[in-house]
Amino acid sequence: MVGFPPFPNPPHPIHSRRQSGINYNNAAPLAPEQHINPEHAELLCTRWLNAAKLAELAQNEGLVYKKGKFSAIEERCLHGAIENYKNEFGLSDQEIQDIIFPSRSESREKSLPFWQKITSAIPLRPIVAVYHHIRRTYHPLKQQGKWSEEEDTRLRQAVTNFGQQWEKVSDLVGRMSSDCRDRYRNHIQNRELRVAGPWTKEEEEQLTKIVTDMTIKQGKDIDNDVFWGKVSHLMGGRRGRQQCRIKWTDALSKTVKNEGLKPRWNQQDAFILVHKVDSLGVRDDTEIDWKTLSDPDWNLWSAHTLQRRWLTLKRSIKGYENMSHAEIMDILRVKKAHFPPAPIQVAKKRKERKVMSAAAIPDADPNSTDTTRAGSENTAGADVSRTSPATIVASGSSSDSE
DNA sequence: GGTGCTGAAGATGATGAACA
DNA sequence: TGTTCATCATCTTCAGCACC
Repeated sequence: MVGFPPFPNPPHPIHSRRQSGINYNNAAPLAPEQHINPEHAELLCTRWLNAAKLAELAQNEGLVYKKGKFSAIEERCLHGAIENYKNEFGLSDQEIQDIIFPSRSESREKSLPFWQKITSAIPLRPIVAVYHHIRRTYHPLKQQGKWSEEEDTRLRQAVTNFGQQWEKVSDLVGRMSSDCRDRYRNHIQNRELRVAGPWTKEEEEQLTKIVTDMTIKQGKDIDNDVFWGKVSHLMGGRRGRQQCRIKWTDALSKTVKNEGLKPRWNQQDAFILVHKVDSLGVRDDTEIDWKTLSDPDWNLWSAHTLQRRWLTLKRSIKGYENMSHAEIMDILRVKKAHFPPAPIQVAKKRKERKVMSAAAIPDADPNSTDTTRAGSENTAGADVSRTSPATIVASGSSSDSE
């Protein structure tokens, strides 16, 4: 018998993965509790709508629904809804497990009220998204960490026996079918061709050529129209799709778009990031859609980079693990109250300080005078969200020439 | 509804640059 | 010169979607 696994701890913000996003039909993102149309909410939690139908309803009837990563708050709501359902109908963990994973002979009709009930706990999510999310979250074989050599061997054997019937492979390996598939595709298949380690100049040039050929030269979007499986294939299978994607989005893309220059993250970027996050007014950083923070005028930082930077900023706060987003924001707001000097200026100041200390003049506050002035001169601190980062950086850097 | 494919995000270790 | 921080690379996990 498969025991009903305890609900995993609500994902801590730093463990959250995909970004959340709300389809507001191009309207500005608002807090999820706003704009809930009762008819739409009913529709989302009762009708099994596919992607095309959802898009059509969004287009024609203004249906608002949420996509992307489930936030920590949504996870808690779902968990609470399942607990309530269990208590309301006096069900055991095993009975809930049977509803979520019915045997093939069981009627699916029986479980429909369950899915409708728990989906109604988070009104902007379509029932099908909740269904897939819960089945992943509550899967008895979920999350077993690193793959051992023995598991890889079993996986190879299972694929030899069953091909790409991942459910059968899953039974043999003892991992979720999707995990088996990903592991096989990303690490087992073509392993002999795969190259690891730093990219050579030639590889970088080849990747750049492939991506630009696939997008710009065909009038497509360089950020959204790349098929990484195909790119990996065109690289001769030497680099996997993920290797290619990360290399491109986090490194080459910036350099290519920036005319060969490679921007470096600095304190001004940190300042902008904190104030941009602050301006979103989210309850939890798992609700942030990092793509909306990415800005072509702001050194071309990718959404992925910004998210990692945010994590680094958070980790710089002692005890951040036990703090709410609002508490973290309060601390960062104070830490980043002033617009910092441009990096070149820091270097210049340091040089000056050495000269000054030689002359026995007390050290200056790194945030004093020109820094404070920079902060008050521009409106960055007041409303970064509406101020182009380029404008902010430009105004901060302008004092360099003074 | 179940299954598989694809794109994407999060965690983490290795390495090197910047800094005190 | 030791420490800290940034960047790169890899591995694992997640969600949307199409097809059945």
